[in-house]
Amino acid sequence: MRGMKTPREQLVHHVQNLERIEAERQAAAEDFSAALAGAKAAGFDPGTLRVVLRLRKLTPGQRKERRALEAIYLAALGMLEGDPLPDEARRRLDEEQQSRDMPGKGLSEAGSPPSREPKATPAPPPQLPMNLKDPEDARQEGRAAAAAGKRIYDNPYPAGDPCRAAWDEGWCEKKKSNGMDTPAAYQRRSKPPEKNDKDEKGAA
Amino acid sequence: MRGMKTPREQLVHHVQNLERIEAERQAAAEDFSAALAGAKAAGFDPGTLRVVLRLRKLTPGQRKERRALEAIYLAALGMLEGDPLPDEARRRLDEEQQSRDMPGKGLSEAGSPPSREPKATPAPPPQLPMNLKDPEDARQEGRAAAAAGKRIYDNPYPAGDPCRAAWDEGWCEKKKSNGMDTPAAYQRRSKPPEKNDKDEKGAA
Amino acid sequence: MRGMKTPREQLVHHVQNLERIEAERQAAAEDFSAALAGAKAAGFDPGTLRVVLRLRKLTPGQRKERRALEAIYLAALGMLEGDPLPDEARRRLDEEQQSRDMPGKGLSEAGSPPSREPKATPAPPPQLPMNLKDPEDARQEGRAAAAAGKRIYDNPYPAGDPCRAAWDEGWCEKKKSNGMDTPAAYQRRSKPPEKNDKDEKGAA
Amino acid sequence: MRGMKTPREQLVHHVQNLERIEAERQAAAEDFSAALAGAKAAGFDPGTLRVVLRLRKLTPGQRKERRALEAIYLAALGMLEGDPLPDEARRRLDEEQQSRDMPGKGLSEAGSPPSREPKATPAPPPQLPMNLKDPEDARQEGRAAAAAGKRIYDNPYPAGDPCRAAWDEGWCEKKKSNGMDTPAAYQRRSKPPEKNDKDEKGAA
DNA sequence: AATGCTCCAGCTGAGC
DNA sequence: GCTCAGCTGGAGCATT
Repeated sequence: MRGMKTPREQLVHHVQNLERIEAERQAAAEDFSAALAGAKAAGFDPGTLRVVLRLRKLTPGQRKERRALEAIYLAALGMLEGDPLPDEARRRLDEEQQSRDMPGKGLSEAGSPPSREPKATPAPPPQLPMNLKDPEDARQEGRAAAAAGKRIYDNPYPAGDPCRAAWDEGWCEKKKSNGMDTPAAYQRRSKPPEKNDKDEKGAA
Repeated sequence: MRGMKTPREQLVHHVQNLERIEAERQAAAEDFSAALAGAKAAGFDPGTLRVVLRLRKLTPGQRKERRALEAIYLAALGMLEGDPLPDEARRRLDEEQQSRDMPGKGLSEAGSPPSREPKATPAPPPQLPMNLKDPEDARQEGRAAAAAGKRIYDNPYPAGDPCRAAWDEGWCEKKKSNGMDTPAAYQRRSKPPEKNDKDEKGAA
Repeated sequence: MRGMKTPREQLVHHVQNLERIEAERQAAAEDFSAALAGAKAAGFDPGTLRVVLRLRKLTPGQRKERRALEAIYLAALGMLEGDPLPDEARRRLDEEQQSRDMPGKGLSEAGSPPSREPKATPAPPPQLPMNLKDPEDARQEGRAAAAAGKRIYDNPYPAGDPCRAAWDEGWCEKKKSNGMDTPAAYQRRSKPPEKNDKDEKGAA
Repeated sequence: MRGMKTPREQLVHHVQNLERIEAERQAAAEDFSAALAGAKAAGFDPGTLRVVLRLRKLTPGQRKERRALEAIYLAALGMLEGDPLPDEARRRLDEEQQSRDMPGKGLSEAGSPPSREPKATPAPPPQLPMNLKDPEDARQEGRAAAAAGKRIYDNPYPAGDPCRAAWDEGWCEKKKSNGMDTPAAYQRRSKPPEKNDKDEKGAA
């Protein structure tokens, strides 16, 4: 009869049970380490793999939000370092501004993209397809655009151009607050959608 | 004379010393938590702030490498989700391919950017400056470009176009190995530059 | 006016603030490590010092309870290894049994300590003051005592005698449950006394 | 052929592999948590169980050393709180002293155990079998004994007597250093015996 | 001296 | 909402 077991017998049973299960757990942990070491031996970076695995546990919406927030913060600190804001970040920043502008009027003719064309880039052998413009000029243009009420979408520089990120940073630097005391674009919003089983991971 | 102290006196001294210093450490930790809570109260996301603080401890080169590796891995997994590869990632991917093509000959006329112009986006009200093309088509184009030996720089889609990321992903998907058993673009390279005091952080 | 600061300026301020405070925190952490290294250099064991520091953060009552629980569990598993139960552990074990016996009557003449005397140990040069008895016999005696309803206090062996711990283990092994389904002696009871500032540490 | 896989295919494979193994790891971790919760539901203390599990991973020798070191440190800090030193701690403390005394001569007539008998304890209802002596007196006696070159084994008080621990503390407090600058009794010595498979755990 | 390993403080995500 | 266990990153340590 089980209920008659002395506390000591119960304890021994639980301890043995725990030891067995913990051994399994440790074995599983070692399997994981081994797999990671295998990936490393194949030339992949373990740290980046960990990051990727963590990201894959999130929903695409959560992933986008995180990247957007991170980029917005980095832009505000002047640390974009050549990479333009992701689209989600632009959407957030613009959304906030729109909510400010909306009551009055729609934002008029936004950015007639200046006559800069991506231009040739006929044979950019090892370099990036960059133009000759100084990114600092682009940063100043971004500041001016923000001061003039232009939207973050009005960045005229093409992809791959360091000026694009510099313009973004300049815009973020000068953009006025929308009057709200809390900068909505800097906050998290999305909630993990109630943990249903149908997983919506990124494709593999 | 100090050397005459008994072991017990030494121990008591060390323990008292450690307790005092640990109290200071804990006070400092609480200060940090308080500062973070203050930032949170001001509307900023604590998690993102931690990420930013960690990134700021790195050199710009290290930051770029991390972002590039992460993007390359995500691209390979089809998880770019609308954001194109950072330039550093393109440089890495192309560098590797170049080292393969180099022995034979330079890669001929790269990508005459097809006649898609960014065009229009005259008043992109709340949407991104996107075109009407299906990103899946762009992904297929990227695959074809990789199969044809095109370079990652030959992505014809402009910034802010979801097709740009899709093309990148397709290219990464089909790109052949350069024959080396270790995918150089997937590995870390840079070393922290010997820990000198002159810090080269991003601007604040 | 402070409220007019743009979100970006707020962010920059918070980040700088956090970086400064985190530098202080790290400095404090390094001070602690240095102090611990100093203690180690003086011949003290860092791991044990950490344990001691943690124990000193507890109230004496909490310390006793922890040690008692740990000893009770180890006794039940036969891992006392020569050290008898602490008094607090005896009190717990006896208290539980008393609550069982109480309804009927007081426990009669407990253990007439058998005529074992510590036996002089006139000059136990490097050994412990142990007797010649086999601890296994003592363990069996403990089992018999528990079966006979003896109390844990009735252990007849003196301090420093391995038989004392063996008797305790035997007693724990055979002791019947008090009928309650939850072994009260195996559970925590005390609460940290509401965290008031007047600290009641052990003496230093 | 496997070697022909593109880096991307390798990465996908590794990531899927890692995700699968990590799922197993997490499942194992949940099993463990469930088992611990079961033990808790049965009335056992999870924290103490964790401590016990960790101790059971050590060899008996390592366990003894840890307990001895901890007790020695606590004794030096006056935190024994009623529990006397474990035998291993006495052995260490005495061993050190012996090595000091050895060159000259063996320690003469050690402790003629004074005529204190455990004193019946005929029916110690809920109290411990304590005597009427003030532990502070015993502490002072311990100090005097240490000053007089007595050994730690010479503690005259019986098990279960608070005076026993007090005498130990007093002895530790006054004991002179053996002249060596490093207190050997305060240091770790034993090495985990080379990690052979034949496990020598405590009995279960 | 460099490298791998082991351990610990701190952060993250769940559970009450 | 808070606590708390698991995990990660980094530092210290031993080893070659």
